[in-house]
Amino acid sequence: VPQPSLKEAIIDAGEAEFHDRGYAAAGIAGITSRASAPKGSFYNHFESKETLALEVLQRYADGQRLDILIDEARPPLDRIRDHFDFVAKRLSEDTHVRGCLLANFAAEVTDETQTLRRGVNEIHQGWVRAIVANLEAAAPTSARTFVPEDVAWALIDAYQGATVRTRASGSRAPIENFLSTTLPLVLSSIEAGSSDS
Amino acid sequence: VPQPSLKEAIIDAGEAEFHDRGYAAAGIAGITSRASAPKGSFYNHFESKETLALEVLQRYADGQRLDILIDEARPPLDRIRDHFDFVAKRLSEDTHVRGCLLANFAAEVTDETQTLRRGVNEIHQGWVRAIVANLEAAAPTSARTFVPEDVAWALIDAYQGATVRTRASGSRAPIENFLSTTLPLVLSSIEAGSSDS
Amino acid sequence: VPQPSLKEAIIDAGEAEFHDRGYAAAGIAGITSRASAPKGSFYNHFESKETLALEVLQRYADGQRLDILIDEARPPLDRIRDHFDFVAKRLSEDTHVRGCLLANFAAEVTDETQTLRRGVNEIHQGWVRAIVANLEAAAPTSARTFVPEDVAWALIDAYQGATVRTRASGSRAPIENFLSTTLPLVLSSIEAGSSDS
Amino acid sequence: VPQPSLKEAIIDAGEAEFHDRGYAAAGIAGITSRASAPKGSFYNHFESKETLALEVLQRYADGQRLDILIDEARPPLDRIRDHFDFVAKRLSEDTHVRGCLLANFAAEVTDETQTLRRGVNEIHQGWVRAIVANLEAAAPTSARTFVPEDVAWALIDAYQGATVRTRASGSRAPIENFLSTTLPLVLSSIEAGSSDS
DNA sequence: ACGTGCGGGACGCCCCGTTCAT
DNA sequence: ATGAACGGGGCGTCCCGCACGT
Repeated sequence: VPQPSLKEAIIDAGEAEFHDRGYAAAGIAGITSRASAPKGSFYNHFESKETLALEVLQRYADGQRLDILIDEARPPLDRIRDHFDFVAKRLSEDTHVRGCLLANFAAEVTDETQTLRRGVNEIHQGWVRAIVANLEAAAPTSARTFVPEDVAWALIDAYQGATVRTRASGSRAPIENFLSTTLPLVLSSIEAGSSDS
Repeated sequence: VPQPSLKEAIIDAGEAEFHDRGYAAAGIAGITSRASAPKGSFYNHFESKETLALEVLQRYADGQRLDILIDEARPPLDRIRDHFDFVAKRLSEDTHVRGCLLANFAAEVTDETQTLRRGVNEIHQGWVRAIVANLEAAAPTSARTFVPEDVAWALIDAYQGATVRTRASGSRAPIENFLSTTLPLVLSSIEAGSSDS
Repeated sequence: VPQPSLKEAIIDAGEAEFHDRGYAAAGIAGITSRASAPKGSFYNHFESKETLALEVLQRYADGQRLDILIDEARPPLDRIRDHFDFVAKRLSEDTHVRGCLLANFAAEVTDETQTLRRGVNEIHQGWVRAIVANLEAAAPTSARTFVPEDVAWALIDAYQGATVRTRASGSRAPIENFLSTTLPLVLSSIEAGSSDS
Repeated sequence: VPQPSLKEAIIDAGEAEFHDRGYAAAGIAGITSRASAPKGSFYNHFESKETLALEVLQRYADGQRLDILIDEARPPLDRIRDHFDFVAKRLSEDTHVRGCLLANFAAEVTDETQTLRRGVNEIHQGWVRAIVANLEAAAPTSARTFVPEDVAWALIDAYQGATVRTRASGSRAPIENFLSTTLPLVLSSIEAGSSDS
């Protein structure tokens, strides 16, 4: 058989369907059918639709190259730039015309699916913490006028808005606006502050 | 009965349910029940769930005080600041714990509901155009290094990311990060460029 | 106003919708809309969908020229021939591509709509009685081997089968098969029997 | 439970409900309830109400003993007589007080349900072709004045009219009128023509 | 008396996420 | 591992009644 396991195929299909239709609109039947798996097989591998979404989300986050953010060989702010370069490149592939899966989930998922909600939050937190670490490293000695966590969130906010706009089909490639407009502005202000010492 | 008409009550309930649960997860039954209306009455007033969503969205956009953006009594960039002050204040009310309805829809709605998709896009476009007008007015004579539409989108992107994060329950009030971090940075860079003449 | 009354317009629309879609599949909304009448006006003129159907059916039957069957100026069997010639011509008009409304109702309507059921039966009975009278007149003195009512039913059966097949889109114009095959056979056998005296 | 499978039970119930109420008036809920099946199980076995109707119709046609029409041990016209004897006997059972299911569908179904419409047409065509073959065999050498296909349609028309009348509750058992009046007349005229050689 | 819009609830077909028997 | 049982719910539409307006 070409597929080593149905589980992997279902996760692939789940990511695709969640991305294409959103969490609520995607259905177990559509996912298993896209995975060429029998519908009944779903619950051999996942407790529920929610747990599938969590696995999909985790794997998606694992592909975001958070490792770039802890690559000690480069200056802290460059790590941030390189990281967002990577995720922007990923988003501009034609397999990702629906924006960032994580941003879409953050906007759609509610407390009615508590476990999933918590999963989304945790992944967000992991991301912001990695960025915060670099921001703190970028201005270690100076009297800083910025709060690293605030800036980290500001970056992620701008990035998420851009990817939300990708799904909303704004007039220009939105992720490029983020890369050419918001990201440089924010980071250059950090550099300015950091050299104020 | 205190309600002047069931239609208004259904729109109110629709906004609430869409906000609370998202577009796909909200149901006609829940909406009409929240409006104390019989389910069958829904289609006396709306052709479909999609058209209700469009009316809800339009009314929501009408409440965003776009008029502030064209108030000639104030300097252009101040109009932008005041406008976002207003929408941020609105978001921080406890009736809006779910983030910005427009941002949520932009992230959730797909092309499977074409009419709704187009409606979301149009409202986005109207918003960006209003901001663009002010950005152009802010730097009329100088050699500008910024593209007004890009900057407008950058602001909306950052705002949307912040409101998406509102639904995602980040640790701090996210809209305040936007107001205190991203918005001043972007606008002050415009001011700096504008005085370069 | 161009319409003398909405009632007449609704009956017209009802006949068209019942013919196009069948009794159960046709809806009040579709009928009133086709009549350019507001939905609420329906019940000013008709007690129910069933009573509309009865009025439609009655008017349809009134257009079948039963008077030909009692035209004393012609021989009895000629009356039958002429009558069926007329209804066949009516059916072959392009406004009647759906077969005979009466035959369609006879096949679709059940006892769940008792009043309508009875109306269909009565119209059928009126028709067969008119034909029976002519068959009895065609062989008044001879020892008849045929039961006039049976033969009348046989004619109507064949005619109905033909019109049912019209809706079923048989390969050839079915009503012509009836006129050229079944009708002559049955009538000529009556004539033969009648001359046995 | 005595039922070997719910699918078979649903087909049985579907035939009964379609027969009792007609295609449009019969509902999925009524069918599954009659089959003692949960409503949601329906779509495990059938894509839609239309496809159930097609299966029901096919099974109904398979029970019409078309094999009698190709039984080479008997003279061609006798095959026709025997075949109609069989279907008439079937119709006179008290489980078939609603007339012939195929005839009812032929009258009720419209192009709005295209697939079903086509299925009805195909079954009709199969039937008429089987009869045509016998009519052609009945007069192999003589100069025929009849078109076999026309006569086949005339027979089926008359039969359908009779069964339509069964649902319409005519005064006498209508199928017997067909057997004692139309069928002998038509066939004997064939026999007469065949001996004209 | 008729036009008119909406209240009203039941029901249409279809599909959901999940569990169970084989 | 699979196909089917299972019940609840999705959106849309049904036929009908009512209250108000003319």
